[in-house]
Amino acid sequence: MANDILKLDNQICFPLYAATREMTKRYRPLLDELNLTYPQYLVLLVLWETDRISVKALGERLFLDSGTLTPMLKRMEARGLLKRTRSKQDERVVEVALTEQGKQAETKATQIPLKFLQQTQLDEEDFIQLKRILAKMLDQIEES
Amino acid sequence: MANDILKLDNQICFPLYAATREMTKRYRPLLDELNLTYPQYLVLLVLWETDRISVKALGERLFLDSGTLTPMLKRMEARGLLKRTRSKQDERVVEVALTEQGKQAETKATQIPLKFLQQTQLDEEDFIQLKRILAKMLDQIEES
DNA sequence: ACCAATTAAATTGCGTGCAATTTAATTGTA
DNA sequence: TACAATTAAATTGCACGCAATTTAATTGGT
Repeated sequence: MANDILKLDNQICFPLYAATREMTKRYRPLLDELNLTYPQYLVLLVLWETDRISVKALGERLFLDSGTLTPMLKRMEARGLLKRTRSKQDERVVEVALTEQGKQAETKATQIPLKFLQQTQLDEEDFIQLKRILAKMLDQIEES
Repeated sequence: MANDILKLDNQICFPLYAATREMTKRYRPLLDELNLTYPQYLVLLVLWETDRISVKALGERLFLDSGTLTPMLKRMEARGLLKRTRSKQDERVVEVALTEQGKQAETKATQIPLKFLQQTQLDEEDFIQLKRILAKMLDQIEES
């Protein structure tokens, strides 16, 4: 090839893309026990921190829009994990809140990050660097 | 919350997941000019390096299986970018090769990584670190 | 108070990803 | 040489992601 700039191994986005999918693949067996997909697990992570949150705020937190969230939240509601309610103050807003079942899932979920980290042999230093760089990237994106 | 281990900001996989999607979002306007999706662009990157490759080998390179690749390659074939041919030596194998149009797209594509890097203000050091850590992660995954 | 502009979700449509299964070809072994 | 085991793609089915549009509610300016 004329110039190496188009070589797969010289791209930054490809390893990011590939690593993300391989990571979520490692989560899958852990999440299967809770009958959750990875994005659904992320929704629960947010709700365990902040129960009762609007779809919009949830979307801002996870960088997802209503086109993704609405059907996903409906599936989670059908499973009895959460409740979707129109806000009384502003009828445009839908608020999401955990059910008892959704709250109880947190206990089980505590095992997941631990088990996950056990099989990820990144040393402490790389782990910290990776988080720092990704956080920087996401900051820049939020600003722009 | 009882323990911080479930906090979204303490997860490593979430920023990876979010950053990947934000990065591909930045590619989109660039790829729109070539009428390509990001995964399709990845397929072309491989083919520009190695024209004529089996679906299996392509999948190993991109960490994708036939369930994803077959319909995607068919769409790309319909667009006239590549040709899918059953191997004569082994009829199970389908080989993918660029058409003239697919080859010519490389010239246009050269602009893409440059334009992309211009809007990604990661400093050199972070960029190198990120690539190194992601490569390490992917190596570990391939081994296991 | 009117009404255009804005905003939040929902909807539509399409392209991935991927597990699981199926189909067809090849290989290894008795 | 049969034929079970393996292998490569294709197929099926479901859950995202996201652009674009629509619907319904609210806000802001006159």
